[in-house]
Amino acid sequence: MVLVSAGLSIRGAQEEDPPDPQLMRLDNMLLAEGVSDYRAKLTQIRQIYHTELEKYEQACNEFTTHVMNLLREQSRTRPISPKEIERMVGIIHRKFSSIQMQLKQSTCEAVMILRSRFLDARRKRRNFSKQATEILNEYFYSHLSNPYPSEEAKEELAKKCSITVSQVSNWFGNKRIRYKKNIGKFQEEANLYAAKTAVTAAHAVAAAVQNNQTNSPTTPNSGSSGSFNLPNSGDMFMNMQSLNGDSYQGSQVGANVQSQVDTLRHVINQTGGYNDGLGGNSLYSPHNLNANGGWQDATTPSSVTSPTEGPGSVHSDTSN
DNA sequence: GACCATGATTCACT
DNA sequence: AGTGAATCATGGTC
Repeated sequence: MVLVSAGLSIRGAQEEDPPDPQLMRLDNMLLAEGVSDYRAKLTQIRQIYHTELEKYEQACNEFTTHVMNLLREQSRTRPISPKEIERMVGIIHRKFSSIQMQLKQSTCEAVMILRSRFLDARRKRRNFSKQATEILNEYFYSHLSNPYPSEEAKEELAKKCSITVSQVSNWFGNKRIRYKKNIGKFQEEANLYAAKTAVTAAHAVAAAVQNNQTNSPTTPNSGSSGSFNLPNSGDMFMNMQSLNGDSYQGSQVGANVQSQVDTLRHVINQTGGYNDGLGGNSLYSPHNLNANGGWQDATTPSSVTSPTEGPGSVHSDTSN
C-alpha cells in the first residue's frame, strides 16, 4: 500500500468549485490552451486507476475470506496449522499485489502516452484552417497600425479560429516580423484584406458619423489612443491620437476606430493613386513602421528623418 | 527531393 | 510577461 500513495498522487486538489467568475475565466483560458482537455483525460485515468485499485483490494479481501472459510471447513476433516493459513494468505496477497503492479504499470503508460501525445500535438506543426488564417489576417490588416491584440482580443480570436491563445500569439509574432521583413511581399495580401473589410469599415464609420451627428454635434470625445507614427497624411486622426500620449493597448474603442481608419485610409489611398512599388511608397506602407523597424515606438525616439514640420512630427514632443 | 510557407521554439531584450 | 529575431521543423507544392 505504500506504493499506492507513492506512485501517483491520488487526492487531486479539486474539491468543489463555486461558480466564481475568476475561476470561469481561468477555465476558459485553460480550455483555450488545451490544458483542460489534458487535465480531463488525466483525471479520467486517475479515476479508472482508483476504481480498479479498489476493485482489486476488495476482490483480494473477498478471496482471502473465501479461502479462509474453505480452510476452516477443511480443518474439520484434517488438521490445518496456522502456518499453512498464513502461507495461503501470503500467496493470495502476493498474487494480488502483482496484479496491482500491472495496474500501476499500465496507468503509468497511459499517463506517459497522454503526455507525449499532448506535447506532440503542441509541437507538431499543422497549418491552420483557411478560415482561421483569414480571421487572423483580417484582424492583422485592419489593425495594421497596432497589430498587438490585447489578451481579450487574443482570446476572442482563439475562440473564433479554434486555436489556442498561444497559437494566436505565435501567429501575430510571426506575422509582424515577417510582414516587417518583407512588406512588398505582403502587399497583395494587405490590399486584399483591406478591400475585404473596407465595406464593413465604411458602414461602421458611416453609422458612427451619423450617430455622432444625431447625438452630439460637438467635438467627439474620443479618448482613444493609437499612438503610432503616421508618416505623412495630415489627417484628422492625428489630432485624435495626440490627445493622448499613451501607448497602444489602450482603449478598445480607440482601437476599433483606428482599425476602421486603417482600412479606410488604405482604400482612399488606393483610389487616390499611388506609385506602384518601386517608388518606395507602397500603398500599404507601414504607417507606423519607422525606418528602424517596429510598431513599437519609444525604442528609438530620435527618428529625425527630415524636420519638415508638417504632420510628420513623429511622436515625441507634444508637451502637454 | 528541392523549395517555399508557416507554425513552433528559443533566446535576448525591455 | 510580452515581444523581436533567429531558427527549427514540418506541410504543401511543384
